[in-house]
Order: sequence, then C-alpha cells, then structure tokens
Amino acid sequence: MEKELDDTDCPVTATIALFGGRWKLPILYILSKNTRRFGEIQVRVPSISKKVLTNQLRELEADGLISRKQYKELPPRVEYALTDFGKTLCPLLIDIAAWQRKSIDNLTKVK
Amino acid sequence: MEKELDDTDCPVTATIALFGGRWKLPILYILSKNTRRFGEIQVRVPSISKKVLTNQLRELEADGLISRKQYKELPPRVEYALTDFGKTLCPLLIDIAAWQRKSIDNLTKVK
DNA sequence: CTGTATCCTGTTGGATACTG
DNA sequence: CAGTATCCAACAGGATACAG
Repeated sequence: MEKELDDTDCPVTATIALFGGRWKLPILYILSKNTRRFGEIQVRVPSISKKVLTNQLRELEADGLISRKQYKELPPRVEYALTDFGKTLCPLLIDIAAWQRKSIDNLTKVK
Repeated sequence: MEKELDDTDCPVTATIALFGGRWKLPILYILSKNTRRFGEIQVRVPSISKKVLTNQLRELEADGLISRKQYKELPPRVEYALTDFGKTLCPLLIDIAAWQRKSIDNLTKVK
C-alpha cells in the first residue's frame, strides 16, 4: 500500500516538464485564444526577452504542443498555434485560471 | 478586444509561481494522500536532495499550501500536511494526472 | 531524524549587437 | 520582423560536512 505515487507522481512530473517552464503556461494560454506571431506573443508576455521566448517556443514545439509556420515574406512572418495535442490542454488551462480566480484572496493574502 | 489575457495570463503566471517548482506538484500530490514526515517525502521524491526539498517545502509553506508541525522529540519528528487552502488544489492535481494518463501516448511519442 | 552551512559547478537569463 | 550570437552575472542545485 505504499504505491500511491507510481501512477501520479512521475506522471505529474512528466506533465510539469511540458508546461512547467515559467512562461509556458501563459504562452499556451495566449495561443489557446488565437494564432499569434512572435512579436504578438512577446508583447503579451510582459518582461520576457526574445532569447527566452525563443527558447520556450522551441521547447513547446519539440514537445508537440505548438506548431510554427514560417512565411517566406519580407518582413518575415512566423505564426505559432496550438497543435491538436496542445489543444487538449485547454480544459486544464481553464481549470487553473478558475482555481486562481477562486483563490485570489488567499494569493494576495500571502503576498 | 485585446484584453483576453488580463484575466488569465497573469493569474496563470501567479498560479504557476505556486506549484511551478520542479518538485512542488509531486510534493503536493504526496501530501494530498497523507500527512508525511520529511524523510518520507524525500524517499517518495526520487533524487531530490535534502537542500532542495527543504527549500521547496519552505516555499510551499510560505505560500500557505502546506503546514509544518514540529514535535519536540528525540529523534526529531516533523510532519507536513496540506492546509485547507492547499487542499483546494487537489482537483487540479487529479485533472493533471488524468490528462497525463490520457496523453501518455503523445508524451512517449515525442520523447 | 531533520535539517543548516559551505563550497563549487552548471545552467538560466539579461543586455547588447548583429543577420536575413 | 524574427530571430541568432556573444558575453556575463545571478541563481539553482549537487556533494559534503556538521548540528540540535
């Protein structure tokens, strides 16, 4: 009866690896609303540098959560969107946002 | 109509700050099952050092998600448990675990 | 048992400049 | 516009030793 985490500890850890990055959840949330260009994402994630944003996007792409479509134009245009797999996270994003709204008192109280 | 993240981007970020640490979600999950002593947690979170575990526990405590009860015994005993506030995260933990189970194929595929 | 203190290394992330 | 390249500082995290 000491096996209670074999099914959910490692899984939880694996999931965290997907969107545990400091900016990944916000990015996923933004893309859940709209396909967005690089600059649009950057504007919507305050105080993230191009370097870090690039890195986070690459990781999300490598994990199959988002897609990257590059248009061969001048000036260049790149659009990011959730993949079908990434879209399966949307309910979770909504739950997290709902939990936060419910708990905002506690959050601000501690701060 | 460009306000879609004022309500949920920052909130998501704030929530991530609570359990975004690499080990926090596993720790919370473990404590959602049982009150646990320091050593018990350490055994159940593979390859976490005492230093990091201590740090994560302190942060979770500071955020009001877990409580720390120290017994003045020899040898010392310390028990960690979810606070009422921490318990409100349980449904979220369950959702995350459920999502992972549903998506394990994609997860292993990408790896 | 439950930590703290110290040292040390690797990674992360900011600033800046540059490219196609 | 959408990055890449480079340098650098700060912090995270492991190993080890020690303490109450």
